[in-house]
Amino acid sequence: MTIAKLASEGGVGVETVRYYQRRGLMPEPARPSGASASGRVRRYGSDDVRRLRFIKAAQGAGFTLEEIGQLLSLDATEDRARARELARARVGALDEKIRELQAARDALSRLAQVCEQGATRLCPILTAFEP
Amino acid sequence: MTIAKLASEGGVGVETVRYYQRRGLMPEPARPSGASASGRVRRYGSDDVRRLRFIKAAQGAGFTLEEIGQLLSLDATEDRARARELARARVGALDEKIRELQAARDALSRLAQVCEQGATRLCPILTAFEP
DNA sequence: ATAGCCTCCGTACCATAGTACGGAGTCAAC
DNA sequence: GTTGACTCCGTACTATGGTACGGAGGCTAT
Repeated sequence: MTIAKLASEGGVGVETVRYYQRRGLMPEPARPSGASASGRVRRYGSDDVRRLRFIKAAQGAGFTLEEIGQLLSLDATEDRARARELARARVGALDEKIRELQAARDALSRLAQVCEQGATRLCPILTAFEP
Repeated sequence: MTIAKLASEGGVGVETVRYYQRRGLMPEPARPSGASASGRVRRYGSDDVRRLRFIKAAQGAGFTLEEIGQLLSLDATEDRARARELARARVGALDEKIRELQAARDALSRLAQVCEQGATRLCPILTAFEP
């Protein structure tokens, strides 16, 4: 497949794939130079789709592109200890973030209730997150 | 108190407070112009600390500064319906985000386990987030 | 064989959320 | 009554993660 298909399979834009290539997160396969069957534009395969999807998922998990680059390198080098370390650190950060979001969610949910028409006179946004 | 105290009470830097002032999120009280007791620099009070802390907490809840600006305006105008709407929308977004993070957390936790020394030969980072 | 897409490449530009800098004025304490 | 810290202000710069543009070349369906 060519870059447009790869991008759409990964749920991103072509320019984003190219950006990831510049960042070293996605490979830039050599352009077939001779008169080969595949023509002269770069071709991508299912491994590339997998890699691209990984990047998206890892972003969703809160990894930065920098960290994702490390993870992708680790996947190649099999430095299990380092991989574990990164994963564990992120699990800790995620636990904390999840707790924070849960607290915020509950606070907002309470706020929405309090702001219900007919409830108390006020809708105290500013104090919504106070303990 | 002056801006440095306000900033430290809010857990941010002086420049950040000034940035919020430029964005209209924090007030810029008038500088006392005459020879008043409070001198000629801006003074802040506990309401300002409250406001600053709200901004931080709302950011933690995933609101952008733009949205936080809206919330702060709403707090003044008492448009309860709009406030409810924003809060509800964010609760929905938070629920979704929390689910996503939870799934990522579990995936990473599994990965860390699999990457334990002595476990399987591989430490399949790239497939960690696959279903 | 030509129109109408797509690819490739470099470079520029964008939004978000700050952070830094430098000079002028202010303030408190010694 | 001066020193040293703090304030004010405008402007510039940073990092992150893209997004857009324009021209040259490649591909394909008619």
